Amino acid sequence: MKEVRTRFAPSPTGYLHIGGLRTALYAWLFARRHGGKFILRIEDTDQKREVMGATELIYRTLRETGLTYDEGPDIGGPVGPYIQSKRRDIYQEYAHKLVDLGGAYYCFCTKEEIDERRAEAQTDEGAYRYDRKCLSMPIEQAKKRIQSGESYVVRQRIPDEGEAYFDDLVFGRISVDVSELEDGVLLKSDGLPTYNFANVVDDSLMGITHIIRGTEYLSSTPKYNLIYRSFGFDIPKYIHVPPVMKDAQQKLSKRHGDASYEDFINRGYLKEAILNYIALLGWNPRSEREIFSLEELQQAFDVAGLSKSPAIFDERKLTWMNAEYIRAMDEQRFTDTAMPYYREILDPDEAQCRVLQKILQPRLEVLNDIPPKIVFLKELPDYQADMFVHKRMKTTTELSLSVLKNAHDALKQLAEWTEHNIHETLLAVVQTLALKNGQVFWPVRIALTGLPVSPGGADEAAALLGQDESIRRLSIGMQKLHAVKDEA
RNA sequence: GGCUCCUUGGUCAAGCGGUUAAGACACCGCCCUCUCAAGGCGGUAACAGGGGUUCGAUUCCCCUAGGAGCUACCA
Repeated sequence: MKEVRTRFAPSPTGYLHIGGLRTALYAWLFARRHGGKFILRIEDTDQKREVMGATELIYRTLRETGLTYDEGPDIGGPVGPYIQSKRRDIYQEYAHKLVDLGGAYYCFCTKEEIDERRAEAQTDEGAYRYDRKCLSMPIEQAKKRIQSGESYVVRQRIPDEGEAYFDDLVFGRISVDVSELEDGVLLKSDGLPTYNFANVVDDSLMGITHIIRGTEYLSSTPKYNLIYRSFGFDIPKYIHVPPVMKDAQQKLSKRHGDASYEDFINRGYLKEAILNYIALLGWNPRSEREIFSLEELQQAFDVAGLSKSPAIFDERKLTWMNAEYIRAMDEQRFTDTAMPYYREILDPDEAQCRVLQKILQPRLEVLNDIPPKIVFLKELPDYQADMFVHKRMKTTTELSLSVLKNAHDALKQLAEWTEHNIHETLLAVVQTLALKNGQVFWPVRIALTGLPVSPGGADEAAALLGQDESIRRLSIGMQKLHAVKDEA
């Protein structure tokens, strides 16, 4: 069997959006799954839409995500160039060849003329098709006009009757009567091909065996197959994948300012989680498993699991999955990953890192949650004394004051400031005052964090703050409680 | 307008003629608990509508509705 070759062929029109990344992922997975090659091709035949730097961003994103390509513009390969604007001569050659083969013809009608005729046609909305005015022109005459330097395009010659069709691995056979098709432009007057032509020539010349792309091409693929036939090219297998939607009506798109891969990274999402999540948007492994590494995805990927209908991107679920990935990290990896975020607030030593890991790992959804969760360590928030009073904890002002005093004194004596020792010390306070755990831990935690909600408990907060700062904060708590008592 | 495609809970999605119609996220409740999480247990919630075919339709066919894509010298 022939080696499988797939490609990802983005236009450099901006950031790589989530839908594009998913298409790339599927094409990559399919190639890897079958021991084949994955090729990157840049489709920049529409210079008007090109965005500076977009190509580099595509290279970088594919590298970063691990979707490595075997051939591409920046690494070369046997069937390059891999940038369409550098393949101009190739398209020219094949366009003329297609004319010779009877699959296309030269056309000298200008855009303006056609717009005029379209307006005059007064047909229903969008019903106008090119009237084939130039189809009847003798080939010698056409060639003469070209030689004289006249501007021209090459149009596809759609057969007069019959069905055009193709077979898709997920949608089955798609066929359309040729009377529905237009003699579309293949080679533009600027000498560059349209997508309609470039994709056929490139995919053939590059030996692409499986074309994996979005469903927006579903209705134009029958006419691409006509071109393949005219050339006598082998027809590739087609795998069209439905779009990733932002809601039921709209696709996820950079144009509408929807989040791109980069945006998610910047917001503290892990690339593994993003890839895992988008893999499952439109594809299912035929099992209940949801967490897959790239390698595992590679093993499991199967066209049979591809869905036909669009999938709405659910950030909640991505977030959940991201949290799963965070929780699954080993301690070292977590600390390494979290360190840049810790540094925004403090410079933790090893012991502090262990406590931070313990309290943060189960509580994070995205990495960006880290700084706001630990700022209280840097500075005690200004809080109100009524936070000490908690009905369910059964704490009162008086009780809290006494707890804080006892905790303060006991902790001040503590020789070795470890979380374990702190915990034991506070339990001893519970014993001494004959209270319930919460009645001691709650006020102490409030005094240490100044927060109604904090990651971890009193002992962890104390361990992180260190002995001096903890003692200081307990004193502040007592002052606040005294102030309230005096008022009363 | 024409053509092509799509349609199971709020979302992802299993199902491929006979099921109490899975599972996950989200949501709600309970447990655990020094707060919040995490974790455990449980719950609410779906076959777009109408015709066929069939002993039997979520599943096959047709129609309608809704949605998407294409209908460019965009990709």
